[in-house]
Amino acid sequence: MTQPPIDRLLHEPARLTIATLLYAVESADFLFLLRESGLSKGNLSSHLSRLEAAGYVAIEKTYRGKTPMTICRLTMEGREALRRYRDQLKRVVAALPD
Amino acid sequence: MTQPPIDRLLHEPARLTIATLLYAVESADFLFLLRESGLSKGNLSSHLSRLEAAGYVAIEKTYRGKTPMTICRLTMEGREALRRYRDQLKRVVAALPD
DNA sequence: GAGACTGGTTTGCATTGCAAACCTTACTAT
DNA sequence: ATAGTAAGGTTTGCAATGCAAACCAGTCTC
Repeated sequence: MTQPPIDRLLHEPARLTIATLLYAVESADFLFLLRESGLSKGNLSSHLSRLEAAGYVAIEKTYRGKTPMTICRLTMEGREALRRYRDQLKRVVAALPD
Repeated sequence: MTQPPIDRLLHEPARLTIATLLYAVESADFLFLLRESGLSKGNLSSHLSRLEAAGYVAIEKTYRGKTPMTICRLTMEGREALRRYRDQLKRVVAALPD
């Protein structure tokens, strides 16, 4: 056996959750992700930043009326990465006993 | 969506590799794990310690002739944990798109 | 304008993963 | 004897992480 390749960025459950949520939609705002992910605000914010730094997520800050709104989308790269991770994970599961 | 339960100890690829290797056998020594896992010695040593601290692995230090030998086994708890993790991972994969 | 709320970001900190450096014992050569 | 090397691991040092508490800017209410 050897170490299987795995995308460590998406291997973190919190970020996988975010990516999966974003995969299903064209875009989502911070509060939607906050509700759906169950993460704390700080956590969500920092994981989003990391996904953005990796080019997986695009973040746009705008306003809904007078209150700020952060809109997040999964980039093409992010979508491909999620599919790749899914395949990597499938291989990991397949290599597990039983 | 909410955060799925996942065993963080086994979620680390290095430790999952170790556990999987040990699952297949009754016991294995350090050098076997070293070769098969592809981990560095230091890494293998510290991950084994963490698995031992969690009760997943039992470690016995003995001698092969005159040279020290570290024998590792997956405990029943460790075996159950690995099966549980496999099931958790299956659910994660199933929840992923496509 | 004091206080509270909204929508986030930053800070502080304990935990991690990693490999380089180290340790101990045994063997070998000089 | 002693210097050097190898085997079998463990410990150390450090950068990177995950997390939530604390913070901040703008808005609304009283």
